Amino acid sequence: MTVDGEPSGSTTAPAGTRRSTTIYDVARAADVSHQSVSRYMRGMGMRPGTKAKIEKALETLEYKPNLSARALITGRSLRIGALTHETHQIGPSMIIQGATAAARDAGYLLDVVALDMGDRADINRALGLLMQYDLAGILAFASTDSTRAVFEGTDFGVPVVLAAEDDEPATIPHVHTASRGIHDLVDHLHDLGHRRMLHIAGPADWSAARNRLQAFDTAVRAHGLRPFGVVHGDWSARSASALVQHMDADDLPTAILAANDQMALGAIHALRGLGLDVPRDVSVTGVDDTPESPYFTPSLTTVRLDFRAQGRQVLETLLTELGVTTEPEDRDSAPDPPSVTVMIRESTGPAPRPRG
Amino acid sequence: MTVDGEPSGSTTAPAGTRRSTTIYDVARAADVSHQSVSRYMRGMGMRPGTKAKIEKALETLEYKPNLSARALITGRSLRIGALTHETHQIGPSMIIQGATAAARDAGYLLDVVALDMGDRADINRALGLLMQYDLAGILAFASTDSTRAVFEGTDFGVPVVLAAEDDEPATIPHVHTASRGIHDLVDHLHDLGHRRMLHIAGPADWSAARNRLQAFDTAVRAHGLRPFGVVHGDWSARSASALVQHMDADDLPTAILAANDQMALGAIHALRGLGLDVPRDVSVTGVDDTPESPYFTPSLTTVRLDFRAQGRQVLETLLTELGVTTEPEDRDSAPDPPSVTVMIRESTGPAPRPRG
DNA sequence: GCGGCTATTGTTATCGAGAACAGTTCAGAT
DNA sequence: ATCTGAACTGTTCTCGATAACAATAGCCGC
Repeated sequence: MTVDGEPSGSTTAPAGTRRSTTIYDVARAADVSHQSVSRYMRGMGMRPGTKAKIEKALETLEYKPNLSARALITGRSLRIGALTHETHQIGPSMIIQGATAAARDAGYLLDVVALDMGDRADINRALGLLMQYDLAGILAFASTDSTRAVFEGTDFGVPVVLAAEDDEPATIPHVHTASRGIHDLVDHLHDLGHRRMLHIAGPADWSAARNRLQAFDTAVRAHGLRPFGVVHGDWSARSASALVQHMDADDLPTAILAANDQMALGAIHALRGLGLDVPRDVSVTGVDDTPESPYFTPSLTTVRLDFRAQGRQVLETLLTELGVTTEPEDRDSAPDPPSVTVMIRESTGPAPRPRG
Repeated sequence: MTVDGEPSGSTTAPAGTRRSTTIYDVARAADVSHQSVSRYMRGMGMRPGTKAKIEKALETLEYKPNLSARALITGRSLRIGALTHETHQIGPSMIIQGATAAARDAGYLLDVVALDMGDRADINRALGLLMQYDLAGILAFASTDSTRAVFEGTDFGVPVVLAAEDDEPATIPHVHTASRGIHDLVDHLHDLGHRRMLHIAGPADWSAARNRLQAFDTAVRAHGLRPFGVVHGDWSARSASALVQHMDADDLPTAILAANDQMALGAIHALRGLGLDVPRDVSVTGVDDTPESPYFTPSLTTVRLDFRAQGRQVLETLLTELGVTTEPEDRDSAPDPPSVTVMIRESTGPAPRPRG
């Protein structure tokens, strides 16, 4: 690690001058009023002569606007707060990346604040800090009902976009995507002859978990079947492994659809512990397609979701809310729904012939 | 997803009042000067009578300080910018969590800005945005030499702590930790009879990769051996898998030490593709201990690092740099080095007897 | 009960930008 | 050449906090 101390002043400015150059400095150098400089910065029309003077002065002084001052007077800012959690999961992480990129494109800075969603006090402390700054808006990735309640119960004073999957599947594209993926997986397994399908769902208070469960249920029934069963994990490999370990050995499913790749991994691990082979005895699928999934043993059949596009879309929703027009281009109707691709790998195979 | 529009005013304030309450509002309500309110907020001494008046007024008005205004006049702020990348990796993600918590404890807000380190233009754009805000300091998690150069070459005007592992192992604790872990792994493998050890290193321009490689080399030579070989991956399972696939089948190592768990996973996958069993034919180890590693097939022997503690330490370094005293407590000497634990699982076993 | 101090409190200036309004300039019409 | 109005430019005020300084109030001893 390296620690850089306070850098010395630039070569042009006298050493020790800490405060950066302001529009007044520029105005003096250009021999115009500070207001003209301000107007120039905002791209307002002006006579070529003054424009040239200002530009010349700007070149010398390397002026950087002070956004605190601007925010103070305008009451608006170009910062967007993003509240999220579980950042080491591929989904949240990629969604944030997409949102960050989209924000940058629109000239906004996305502040990511990672919260410990289990700790209500922590959430409130972070929100308290955050709200004191001028934020243009807030993006809350509230995946669970309880955190969602926190956001809905708080008056932030600025537009808030709560990015959680809704239970009503009507609202937004990316709900459909995960659901569509689950449908495709069920179809795939059905084609392979599977009729006894178990779903390892996420925690019941996660809307994403409910949606995936719902999709599973619908898809299975669409084939005239009934779900073999549903159990709830906590998204972790550990939880799924424990659940599978305690299954009734005399009454096993032929296929397990886990709600994410980690739980699929845990399921495979536990099945192996039970002396069962994947996919010969039981097929297993996940959702997310983490970069590691192709290298699992066996490699995992799963659904690839376009998280980045989701993040972008959520951010654009907020921008619309803020009255920022993002798309001067064609895009006449609704944005493309993010893509879903079923990745068929080694963890799924033909259903074993019924015993007996 | 749900979109909340601009919330209506609270019940106490007249609807439509957008601007929040200021110290002037409080001062008027308490019948004191705004300066007294400011003093109260800063915890300065005052007569009990005025103090009581102010507290009473504060209760009614739910005043929140405007930190932009404060930053404008003081030139200081309570924001720390954290520049990072690869946030979906367990390491960076946990380090950020630790830093966030430490910052919160000290009353600071940590703004996490995720950068695409491959895209120089993106970095500069993000830095440009960030620097316009009043930041108390910047934490740059610059893992590669080139990004490090970017940070070192930029005058941020505020203290910057570059948190990258140094090549000189003298500077900082957490360098030692990963290295110590590698040493322990090598010892473990040596005890099992392994003499032909291959290291799958990270990219050569990552200081972390160089350190781990260096540790591997030292540890192997400490046993009077020579490294069987070193190859460089890019931290991904894919890269390690490709490297292992192209090994000379007639001249294989008995153990592979990958510089992280993902690459270990890729190595295992490729070995299996070559018809080799792990750990019977080849032992494999990783570094990081991701939550999934115990559920790999076979479960992975690896090193658990305390990333959270690392993040906390780096942030405290910055706080010290800022002149903030964080530890009123005992802690007389240097902080405890973050812990390292070797997690021995199924992927390592006795070295196979030499063929022939 | 009155100087002399110190501890509190109040008043005005300040940070760096934009808003509001007033004062110029300049082109085209008369 | 003069008027008119739009386009530009400059002055002053404002945002919400702290800094610097001035003005009190209370406390002490004589």
